[in-house]
Amino acid sequence: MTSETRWLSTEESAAWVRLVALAELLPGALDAQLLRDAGLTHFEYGVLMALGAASDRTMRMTELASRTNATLPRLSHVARRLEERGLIRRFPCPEDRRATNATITDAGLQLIADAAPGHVETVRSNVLDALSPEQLEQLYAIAGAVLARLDPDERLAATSCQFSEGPAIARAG
Amino acid sequence: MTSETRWLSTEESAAWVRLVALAELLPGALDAQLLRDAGLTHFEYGVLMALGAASDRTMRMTELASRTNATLPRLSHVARRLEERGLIRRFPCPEDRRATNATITDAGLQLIADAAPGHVETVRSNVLDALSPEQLEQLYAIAGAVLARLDPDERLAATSCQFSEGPAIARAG
DNA sequence: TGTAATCAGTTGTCGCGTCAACCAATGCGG
DNA sequence: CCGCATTGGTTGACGCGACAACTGATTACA
Repeated sequence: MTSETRWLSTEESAAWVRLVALAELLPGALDAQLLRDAGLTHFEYGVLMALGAASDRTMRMTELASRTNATLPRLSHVARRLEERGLIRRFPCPEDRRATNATITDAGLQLIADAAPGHVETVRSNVLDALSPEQLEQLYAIAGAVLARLDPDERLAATSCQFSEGPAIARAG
Repeated sequence: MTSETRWLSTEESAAWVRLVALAELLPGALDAQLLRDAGLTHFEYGVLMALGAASDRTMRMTELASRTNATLPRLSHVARRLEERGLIRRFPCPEDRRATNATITDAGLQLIADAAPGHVETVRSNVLDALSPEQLEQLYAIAGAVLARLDPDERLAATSCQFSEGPAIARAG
């Protein structure tokens, strides 16, 4: 029954502590920069980016929630705020009248186009610039391995396009 | 002025997306298990562990906040709740009457002693077991490099002892 | 010694995310 | 075609963390 807990070795503990610290500090750092420079949460930014990358700038709420790794209530609240700010619009889906479609507005596109450079710079200066090319590859593998445990359904594996290499989003204007 | 943003390469973007996903999912997974099995947040667990590892089971609030990487207001709120639950006690520090000392109670010790095995198991099954020894070492280096950027003051570098290899906490009873 | 600046900690307010409850539409078995 | 489960989404209440304002003690400095 009580299968003698295997406590962490010194190496395991050291790596774990650092990972936890990283996981705790990173979101705050991302939010801080985006809030300061664009008035957006990192999550809101991700939502807008996902919509901006969608084929017709439109996505169903459920799909969007899945892509951004959010619960539906959370997305619903965020969507309401974004809509109030004129960054997205919501309207009932014609095909399935239960569903709601969300579309990013021109103002929304403009906002993320303006915000993207600063955000990328933050990502570089806080994370990527600290890593060698080998480490980048290792990070990819390690995070992948952990995510396979943490998120077996790979809901967010779909979360590509986050803000890839180019301004995939048309430079509004 | 507008120094042409260097967008992320495909490799960079892929690694980054995974890291962000990891940072977003990990805290929730830790909280979920601990809340379910011990009624504790991962942060509360960390606070209790830090106190349990302190020389006389006692620590000043500021020191504790630093060790757990929390703001003082946050710790104050959490300490109030923990005290209400009888897991810690607070009393003014004799030497510096501005300061407050927090001590973990026997009930608190008992709780983390009971909770630790399940938590370690979660850490193993969700993270450590997914990694090879080489990857563990790589993770240590990578997280260290990023933390140096993210947390230059290394406030949480002190956060050792998180729940290292043994029941450093005396098996209450 | 007296006054200003700083430190340690608490408290209140606000915003966000979770959870549970709810409504509406769809699909499915009879 | 009718009931019933399921899906899609919204809403409201609650809890936690951030921030700002505040109290009280200590130090610095004149």
